[in-house]
Amino acid sequence: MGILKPKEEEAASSKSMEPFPSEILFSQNPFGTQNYVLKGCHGSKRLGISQTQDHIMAERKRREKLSQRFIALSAIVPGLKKMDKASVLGDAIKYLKQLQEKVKTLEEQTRKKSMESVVFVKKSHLSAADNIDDFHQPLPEIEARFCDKSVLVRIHCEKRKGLPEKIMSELEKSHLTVINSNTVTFGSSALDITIVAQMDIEFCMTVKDFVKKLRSAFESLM
Amino acid sequence: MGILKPKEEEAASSKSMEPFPSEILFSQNPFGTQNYVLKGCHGSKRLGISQTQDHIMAERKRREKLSQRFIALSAIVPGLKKMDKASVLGDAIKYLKQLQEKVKTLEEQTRKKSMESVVFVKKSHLSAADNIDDFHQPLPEIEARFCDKSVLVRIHCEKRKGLPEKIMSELEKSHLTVINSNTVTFGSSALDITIVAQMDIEFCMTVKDFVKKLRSAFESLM
DNA sequence: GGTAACACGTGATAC
DNA sequence: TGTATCACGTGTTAC
Repeated sequence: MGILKPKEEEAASSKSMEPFPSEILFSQNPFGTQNYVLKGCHGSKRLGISQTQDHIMAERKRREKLSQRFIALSAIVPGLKKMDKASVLGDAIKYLKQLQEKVKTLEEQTRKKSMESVVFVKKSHLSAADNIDDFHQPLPEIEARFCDKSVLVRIHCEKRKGLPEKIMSELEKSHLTVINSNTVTFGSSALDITIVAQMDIEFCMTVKDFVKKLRSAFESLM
Repeated sequence: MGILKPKEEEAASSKSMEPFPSEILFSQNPFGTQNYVLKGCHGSKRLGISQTQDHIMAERKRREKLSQRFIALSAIVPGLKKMDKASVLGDAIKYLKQLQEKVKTLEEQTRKKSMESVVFVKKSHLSAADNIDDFHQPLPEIEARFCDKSVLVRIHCEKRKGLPEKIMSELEKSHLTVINSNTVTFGSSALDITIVAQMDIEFCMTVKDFVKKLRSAFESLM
């Protein structure tokens, strides 16, 4: 094992009550006493016999507890080569830092991934999705597709005053000329907009940037 | 601090070379000797003075290293209330297990999330996707959402003769009454249709089934 | 043989 | 007051 090495047990029959390695008995035993006297005259306050025993036992218990923790720790730290306490602690520390870093990375990654998913769902509402929760995701959903210089924009969002104008001005800012637009209310508070536009010849942008632009415009409006 | 409590320093001026608490000097010092003799006659092999000093120093170094590790460990384990060694170890163990579990969960989650993303991309045409291949996914895209008895249908498909009639008849078969419909051509061969309809009062179906029905109707047409 | 790690008993200290 | 924790020196074992 290496860590738990309960010494030699001194061939002691009963571990519970024969607490001391033989030499210590001199102190405990009120007969030898030279050693006792020496220490006594040193100025220290000595304890009674039973109290000393209690103290020893308590210390043993404490040590045992610590040893158990060390064993438990070494059990869950993978790749331990050396099993001595210092190495266990050191490797545990390294492993812990490593895990923390990993969690951090994974959480960030997951966060981004779920962001992307939301964007996906926002961008394209999945009617045939198995998950019914998809219907309760935050609006607006903005979707755009390019075909040469034509642009098809679909927006599904909350009904709100001044929104069509905002969208149109945003399209103008993006150098788009509206060919056809259709706005339909759906339910009590939903708005569904379909727009076909033409992109100015000299102007060029990616679909992604365009959607981003529209989205930020929406955010500033909310 | 709690952990690092380098005792009382014994008012020792130079820590480096005055290694022993006073009473130990008896053993080291070859004059008192009763204590010495007692221990000597016990059968132990005694060490030389310098070796004993080395031993003591080595042990000190070891203890110091352990203490440092303990401090380092307690520094990276969050939410430590008690700072004694056993608690530090125990909490570190709990924290470590907790972290391992978290990593496991997160890794699984990340794996699933990326799967979902792929499904999303396959199911729904992503206009703003970075991947240009998304534009070549099989049409049609059919999307529907319900709000009480209202239905919003969006279809993006290939331009094809007799398609609007087919859709309308399909809606009728699904007991839907068209309130508003907007059909727009996009590019040279794409068709974008937006329909708002009302579901007959006595009739009820899920969005999923509805989309399935529409989709199968499209397939029979192709 | 020397380096290193360990458990032990012990006095001191903090609450 | 007791209870608990600590650092220390020490003997012992393993490589």
